[in-house]
Amino acid sequence: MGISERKERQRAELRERILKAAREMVVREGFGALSMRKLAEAIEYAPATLYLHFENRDEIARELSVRGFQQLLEYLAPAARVEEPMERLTAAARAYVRFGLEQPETYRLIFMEDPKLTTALFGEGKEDAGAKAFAFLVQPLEELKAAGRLAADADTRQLAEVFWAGVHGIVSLKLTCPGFQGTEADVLASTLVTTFFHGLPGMKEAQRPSG
Amino acid sequence: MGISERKERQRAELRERILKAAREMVVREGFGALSMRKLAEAIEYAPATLYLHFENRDEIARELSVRGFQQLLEYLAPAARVEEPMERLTAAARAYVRFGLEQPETYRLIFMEDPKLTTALFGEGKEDAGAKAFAFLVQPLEELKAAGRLAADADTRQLAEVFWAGVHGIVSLKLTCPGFQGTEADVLASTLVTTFFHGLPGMKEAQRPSG
DNA sequence: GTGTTCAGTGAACGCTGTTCACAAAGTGTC
DNA sequence: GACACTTTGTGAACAGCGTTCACTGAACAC
Repeated sequence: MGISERKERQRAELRERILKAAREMVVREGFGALSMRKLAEAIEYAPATLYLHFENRDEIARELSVRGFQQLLEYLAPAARVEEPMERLTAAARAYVRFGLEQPETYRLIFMEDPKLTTALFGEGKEDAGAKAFAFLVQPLEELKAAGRLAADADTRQLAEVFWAGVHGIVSLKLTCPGFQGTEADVLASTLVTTFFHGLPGMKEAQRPSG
Repeated sequence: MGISERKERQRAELRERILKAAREMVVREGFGALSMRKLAEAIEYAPATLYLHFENRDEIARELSVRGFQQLLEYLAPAARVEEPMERLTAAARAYVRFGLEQPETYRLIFMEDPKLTTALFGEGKEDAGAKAFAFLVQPLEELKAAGRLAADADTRQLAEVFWAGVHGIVSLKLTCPGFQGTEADVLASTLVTTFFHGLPGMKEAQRPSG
């Protein structure tokens, strides 16, 4: 039965063509500029045909978002090979920021558009890509703890959340108010890493909270 | 000439009615749900009338954004009265996060929607409200530096940017993927403040970078 | 009373996402 | 080869959107 397989293949090919065209539109002009009609025109089909392959515009967005997240993981992958935990965390932060700046519209789509898109990536994804990315942050902290370089009662997950908020903040501020932040993003990332590890420069140990 | 004054007043009143209705719609259903036609219906005028008072939808958004930012400044105001710089920074962070969570759609509009909106608030505003808010972060750091509690060569502006990125990251992640971050926002804010000041708990001074 | 100004409007233009009855082509069965 | 069925694709339509524009009607100045 090669026929049904061929049909399946053709179907998948068209689906890919749609997604490719959609991605190009999003990357070039942003998610807001992604219109079903323009998308249909780009692949030379009638608008209604799109609905044979996707439930609606949201499903296309979701798929683009999932793939964008995979791309983020690819950016992060080299950092995983860094041995020293603090350096690894630093490398991950740099990679994350680089992804955000090099793929701004993709980043917007994933992390700044619709909560439904972002939530879909965490907790319920088939392989839970979100958790996988989050582990990039938690694990180095766990290793630091195991090595006695981080307080034994430190909440690594919570610290990772704060760290993530930091890099996400850097990227999203750069994307949303590009003019304001005078400092370049990678410099900000470096400063974030340094303060996250060591606090403010020149801050005396005696100033630490008593508790 | 009371006539033209009355006309002027009526004009201003209608403008306010429009903005009030617009704000309600945004607060209730988000900026995306703000439609000129529904807005016109809400104030019981024809859609075209809106264009006698605003150039277009964007101008309404800009005005709402400016007012939302004023509201943020009001949230921050009490923190300004805290004397101790570190405590003041902490209070500012808490107030900022509280604003973001209590006025999520307003926060989205100001900081996560259109770059044009956000940029308009910084650098060119008549009173540069953006710079005013940013001073909330820079000044405490300057005071710390003056008191010798922060390295003399520390770039306070850059540190403030990183700090801001941190709180913005906490808020915007909470708004965009509410389910994921397990930790409550105010706890994250506390942790952010602590690490920003003192680094990771249990991190030995000897681990500081050599440079 | 006359001329002018101006807030307000209905209708239209060109978009948008989405649906649905319908056509056409390909496939399986007799 | 003829028929039925499934899949693929479509044109037209619906309801909504932001925005524009010729036009009305009332209030004003003289």
